[in-house]
Amino acid sequence: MRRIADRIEYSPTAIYFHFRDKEALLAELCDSDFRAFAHGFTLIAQIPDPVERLRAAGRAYAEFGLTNPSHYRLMFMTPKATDATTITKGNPEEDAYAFLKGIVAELMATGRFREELTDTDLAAQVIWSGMHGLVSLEIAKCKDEWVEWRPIEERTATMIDMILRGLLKD
Amino acid sequence: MRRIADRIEYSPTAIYFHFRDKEALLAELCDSDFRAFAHGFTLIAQIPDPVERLRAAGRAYAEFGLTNPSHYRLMFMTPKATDATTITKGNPEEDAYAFLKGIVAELMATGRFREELTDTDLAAQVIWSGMHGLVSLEIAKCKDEWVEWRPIEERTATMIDMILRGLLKD
DNA sequence: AACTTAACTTAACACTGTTAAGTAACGGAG
DNA sequence: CTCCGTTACTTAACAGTGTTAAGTTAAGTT
Repeated sequence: MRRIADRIEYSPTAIYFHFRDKEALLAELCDSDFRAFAHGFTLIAQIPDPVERLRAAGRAYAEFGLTNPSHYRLMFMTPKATDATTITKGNPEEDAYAFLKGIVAELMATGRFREELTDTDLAAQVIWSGMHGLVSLEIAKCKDEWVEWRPIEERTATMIDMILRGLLKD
Repeated sequence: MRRIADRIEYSPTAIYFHFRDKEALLAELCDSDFRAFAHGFTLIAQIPDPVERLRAAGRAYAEFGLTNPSHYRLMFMTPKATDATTITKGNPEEDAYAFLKGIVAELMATGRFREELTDTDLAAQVIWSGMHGLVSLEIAKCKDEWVEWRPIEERTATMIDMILRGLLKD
């Protein structure tokens, strides 16, 4: 907070006139990050084939997280209240989860998913988890020499392939 | 540190006689957690079928993370130096990653993986990422009402199925 | 008996987020 | 034109971090 105050050339206390506390400030930051993030999917939304759209979304997700690690951390790697958000839930242009769910629903409606998979939320959550694991592990443990990490691009490609082959019909 | 000092009934400074700083203390905690975690796989190691062994390992991984969220956080969700570890790298009884890699290698040797997958590290890392995504998202965002979360058991089962169908031959 | 080392303690420092109290500037209402 | 309340701040301080400098006490060792 003090460093923010320095940067904006106000006293630390001035911030508390605009935000209840640090968490509220971060939550609003998260909010705008999330909106910008979802907005980045508009181009991808125009890809006609839903499978290719899912592939592109996965790549975009990974790229966002890896180029904005501290934003990603704030958004997905720390518990933070999202109840005060201004994002209209369910709108794919603002809500990235809704965007993913939309693709999943389209794939499910056209019978591309395996028979046993009928729950769009469940499928979307597992897909998200896969991509999130990739990104968050890279952010938290890329410096760790314990594991001989393969290039993140290679891991991303393998993850996306695994997700598609694992969930869709052959 | 002060709270630890209270609990052990010493002054906060006393801790600094035994650990360089807070990070070093946490790192040692991580170390013993990691060893205990890997040790828990010994029972699973006796499952003869490598596919069933991988399934069981995945379930055990998720269970560990979900029953010890703060340990899991410390171990896998925050960057922390592991160079001062006392775990012998590569020993499956101490090193959980080596255990996973062992299963992958066995599956690969018996030609169970898809043709294009020949890198044990790459495969192990993607499998780990999938399970880690599941656990870490649950830990960080389970309270988040934005998403209508499906039960974690259901997500775990679907993730493990996805991993196996996504990486192995039919 | 003197010296060294290990295992502490107290007191303080620098750094967090946060708040209580005070102060200018502005914009109507009487 | 003055009074008054709101808005947007400031300074000073508080309580909480991790951490360290300096001093103390007990146990060996020579």
